[in-house]
Amino acid sequence: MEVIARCLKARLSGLTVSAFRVLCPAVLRNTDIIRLGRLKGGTVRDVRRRGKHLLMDTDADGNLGLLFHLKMTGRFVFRRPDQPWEKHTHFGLSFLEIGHQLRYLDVRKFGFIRCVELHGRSFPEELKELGPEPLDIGAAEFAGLLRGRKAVIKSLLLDQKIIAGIGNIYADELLFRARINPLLSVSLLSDGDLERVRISMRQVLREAVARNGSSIRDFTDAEGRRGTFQRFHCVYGREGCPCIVCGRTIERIRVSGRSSHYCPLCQKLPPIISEKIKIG
DNA sequence: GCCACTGTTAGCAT
DNA sequence: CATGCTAACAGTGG
Repeated sequence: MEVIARCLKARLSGLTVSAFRVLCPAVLRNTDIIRLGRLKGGTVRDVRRRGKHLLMDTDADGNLGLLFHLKMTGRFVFRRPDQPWEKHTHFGLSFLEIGHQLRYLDVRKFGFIRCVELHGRSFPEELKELGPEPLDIGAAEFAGLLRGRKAVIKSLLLDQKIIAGIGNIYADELLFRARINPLLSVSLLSDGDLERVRISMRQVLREAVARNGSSIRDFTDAEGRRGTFQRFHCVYGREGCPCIVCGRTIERIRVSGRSSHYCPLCQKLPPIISEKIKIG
């Protein structure tokens, strides 16, 4: 998401919205065509990310913004107006200064687009529930966010109300780097463990962004470029392959409904928990 | 064809 | 409140 936000910011900043087209009204939430129409003539001031949301700031009609969530399969592409509308294209935006349109595609239609009233640089009210950005959290704050909780570490890392922006791939990768089993209850983690998780989180996210993200399947940024971080995944998608550290076979289990990859040797559970899982 | 799986999370049950 | 499960959708691969 960070990569997409940067890409859109670079491409769109300063451009004037000239037209839009809605092919699938269902992806617009709480947003009618009238409200969208107010965007026309506005200038794109910024494109920002908060958690997994993208916000396009404009100066249209009292600072309207477009808020996006791509969920699993949302994508942006730039296409010339004469190019055919590819399958699953739900929305298009044209600009005065460039020939290309920004188009939004989403196979599964889980994602959404919403036109929001902005007040200064604040994010819209509906993002208030999001936890802090992972790269902004210090050691004490991180410990404070997790202290007193009983859930397993991976489900808390994925909980956007606790920390905003960590998805399934990066949760698996950062836990491998921290050598923490995804099933381990946070209540059993030492301060040292937690700090290793926090540092690993920073390292994995920074490196992923530096490599333009993880393009699994056909995912690309808005320029159509693929990220390369997937080449460096240690566990995600490597079920049955040897651990790059110890050679043990990477396993895949289900943790809070999500596929989870880990090395049973590098990310050992305390024996007492292993027993419980075997029995239960 | 059927089943399991998918870069997410809202909404509901416990 | 905190936590866990499922559905929303469409496609892919075994």
